[in-house]
Amino acid sequence: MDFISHLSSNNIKPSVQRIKIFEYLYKNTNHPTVDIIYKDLVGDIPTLSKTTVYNTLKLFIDNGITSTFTIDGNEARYDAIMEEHAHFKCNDCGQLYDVEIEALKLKFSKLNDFQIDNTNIYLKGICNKCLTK
Amino acid sequence: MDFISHLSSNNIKPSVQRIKIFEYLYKNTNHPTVDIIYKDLVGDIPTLSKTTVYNTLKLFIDNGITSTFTIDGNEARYDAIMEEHAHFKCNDCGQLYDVEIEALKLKFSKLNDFQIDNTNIYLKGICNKCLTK
DNA sequence: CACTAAATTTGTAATGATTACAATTTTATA
DNA sequence: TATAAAATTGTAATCATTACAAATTTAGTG
Repeated sequence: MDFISHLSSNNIKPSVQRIKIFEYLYKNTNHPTVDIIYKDLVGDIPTLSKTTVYNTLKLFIDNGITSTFTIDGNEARYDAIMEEHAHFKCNDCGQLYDVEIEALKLKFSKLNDFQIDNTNIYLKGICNKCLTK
Repeated sequence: MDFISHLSSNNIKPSVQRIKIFEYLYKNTNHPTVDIIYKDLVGDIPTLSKTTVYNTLKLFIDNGITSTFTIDGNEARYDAIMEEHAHFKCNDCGQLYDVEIEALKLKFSKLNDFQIDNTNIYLKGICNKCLTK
């Protein structure tokens, strides 16, 4: 994955901050929060500001290379994997898992004449690790 | 629907505030926020405090007679309809719609050994009213 | 290479939802 | 009625996010 040309081809001028933040998000698929991203990158980019992380993520979202979601009303989480997938949160250990959706074409009644642009699914329960411990 | 006995049978002592708040939530299926609930009820209960609305909704959730969800990281929304359903938000007019899930048993890969307690689905797009105007 | 304008980054202050907490009021019980 | 427990309330604190203006960097031009 060439991050610079990925940004460029999505109309984002590749500054150091933008490259590092996108690279971080792409490699850390555990859906980090702004705070986690900031704390992990400020060692690399000592002048980094949290506002820049916010601005940059908003730019990524507006240009379609990042998505964001919220679980249980907590801080926003970010995701550079744009393929449709669901999220599972373990109520015991708190871990987030990515989940492929098999029944990709869900059917919703009364929505025949609605235009669905975005499907967002998250599940909660107990993960296999916590079940067997 | 007898709200008092519904509360009682779910181990919630039916105070005036609790009855009114639950009744409001049950009758207003548009998933109001704390602020909306508070502003609509403070005329009825002049001493009502917003903290009480928060406390009461938390109590309802802990006792399983209300659910809460968040869309786009905004304020929490509340729902007294506990049957499983999805939510649709129109990106144009902002209206929230309840949606029945036809394919109720979704299949998720890699989750055979996970225990799913809760399924949360919301869709975004354009509603039929906005499409035809 | 300097100069200027535009874009980007940054820090601080403001906002807004939610929670903590202690005081007050109400309810239940003896 | 007196007392304890529960519920409600108001205020202050917290925390994520946004607004905004200053500072820095980048790009383009002579």
